Amino acid sequence: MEITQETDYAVRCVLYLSSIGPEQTVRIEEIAAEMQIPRSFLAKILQKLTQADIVRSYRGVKGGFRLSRPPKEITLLQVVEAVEGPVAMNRCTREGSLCDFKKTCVVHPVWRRLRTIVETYMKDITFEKLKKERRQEAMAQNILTVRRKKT
Amino acid sequence: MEITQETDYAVRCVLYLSSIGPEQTVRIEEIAAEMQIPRSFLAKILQKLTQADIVRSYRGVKGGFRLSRPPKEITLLQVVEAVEGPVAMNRCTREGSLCDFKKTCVVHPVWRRLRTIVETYMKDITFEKLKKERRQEAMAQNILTVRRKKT
DNA sequence: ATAATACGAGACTAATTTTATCCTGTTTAG
DNA sequence: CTAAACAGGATAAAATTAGTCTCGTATTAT
Repeated sequence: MEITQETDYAVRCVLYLSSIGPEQTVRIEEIAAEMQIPRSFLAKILQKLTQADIVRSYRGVKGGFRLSRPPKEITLLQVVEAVEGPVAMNRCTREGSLCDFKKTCVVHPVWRRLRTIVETYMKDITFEKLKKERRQEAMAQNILTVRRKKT
Repeated sequence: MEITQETDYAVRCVLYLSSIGPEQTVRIEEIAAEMQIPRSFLAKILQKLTQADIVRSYRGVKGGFRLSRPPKEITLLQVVEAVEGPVAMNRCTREGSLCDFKKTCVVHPVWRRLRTIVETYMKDITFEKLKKERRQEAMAQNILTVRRKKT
């Protein structure tokens, strides 16, 4: 019942790209440094995000990554699914075929419903929202810093 | 974002015990056979359930297991937590200390909220509810069987 | 053109977690 | 006292997660 480290990295990565102007590109190197993600692992994650059309990649000298659409149109669910695949709580509810209890299992519907709940929640969290909160956090930090300097 | 096989076994195990009279005890052997769970693995799971005071164990000749309270008072959350530990979506939100982004991370609250949502849902699912549905399923199956016999 | 830069893809490795199994010890009914 | 049944710890196999490396391909500045 846990998201993986990889997913956490992916979310932070997209969050970082959300704070970048839509015209700029950012190199893996920079994202890795800023978000403290192992460089080569991040490269893999960005491949998945590219394939899911969440980010777009540009090769060559001035290359790098940027979001393929505005943060408003990118949800947490999309990012999670891009790296983890479909959010099924339970193997049975995904593979279906392999469960011997098939029709009579009363637990399946419970897991399926939980899945829907989780999906609904994550679908509602856009990176626009996260970005805004992030800016507010930064400002709050700033105020604190200024105050500290005054004293 | 998945429950483990172990959790699934645990849930099915408690579900089976819910269908047993509160005076009876059931041997590991029987549960394993009925619910198709590897015997020795189930033994381990039952240890955890015992330690979480969800089931009670009885040693010796007429020994076995039974629920330590009525199914109405056992929730899905309790069983899940008994085998998996606290339901934290994200390592940071559990270990806290190790995350470098601490205060400024806007994703943490999202995972925490999701956790609360999942917990709330699972807290509402009691084994009394599951048991009832199970009986209904069984009856439905029965009707179908009878019909089939008639033809 | 070509050299330097930056991502793409796949193979590979290491670490961790999950999924078990087994053995020895303890409890208990008869 | 003995056979039945769980308790607990050590161990092992399998699967998943996390991360690395190398070589290839595209792009741009010169």
